[in-house]
Amino acid sequence: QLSSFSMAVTNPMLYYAHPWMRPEFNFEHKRTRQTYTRHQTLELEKEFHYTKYLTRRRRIEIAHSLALTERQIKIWFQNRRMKWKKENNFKSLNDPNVKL
Amino acid sequence: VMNLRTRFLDARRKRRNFDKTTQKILNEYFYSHLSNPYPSEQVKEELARKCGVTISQVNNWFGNKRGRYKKNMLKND
DNA sequence: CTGTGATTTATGGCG
DNA sequence: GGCGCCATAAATCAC
Repeated sequence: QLSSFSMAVTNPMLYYAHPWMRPEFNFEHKRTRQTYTRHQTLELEKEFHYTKYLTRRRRIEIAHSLALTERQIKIWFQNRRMKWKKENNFKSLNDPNVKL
Repeated sequence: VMNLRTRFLDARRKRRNFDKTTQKILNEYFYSHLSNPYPSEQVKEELARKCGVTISQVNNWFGNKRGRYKKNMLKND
């Protein structure tokens, strides 16, 4: 018997009142997220401290040394830049009324 | 696991639950816009102001709410 | 243990 | 035409 999840993927409109409630991926290959090791994160942070933007060549080197794909490295730096921006933007007076 | 590195920088450590008023305001918006619970940037600012929280916190709240609401639907239909 | 706010991986759209 | 930004999803973390 099919679970409600996979049924929903087969017939989204039948099981979901609104489009946003529909799962992004189907049941068999549901999205998973790899958590990076402490070493990987540490090395990436070290590199980020050195440069916010990676050259193609450097990206390949890091990918190999950390056993991650080029895509993962690229995305990690993008996410890290967003985080950096968030940290440093909110430092500079954007909040009208935020307690502590 | 790997919590030694971020032990002093992680805002998760000093997390506090939102008060009742904040919960009420956010939930009211969410459930009255169930067909599309994605507030515009302007509405987010408004909600943040009314709740006395940051824009990021509003974003976090809606992200968590949508995900958990969806997950709950899946669990019991 | 559960709940919840915050953070970490990962996707897709658009410029 | 891949690359960065952005909003967001989903998993995970920390309390």
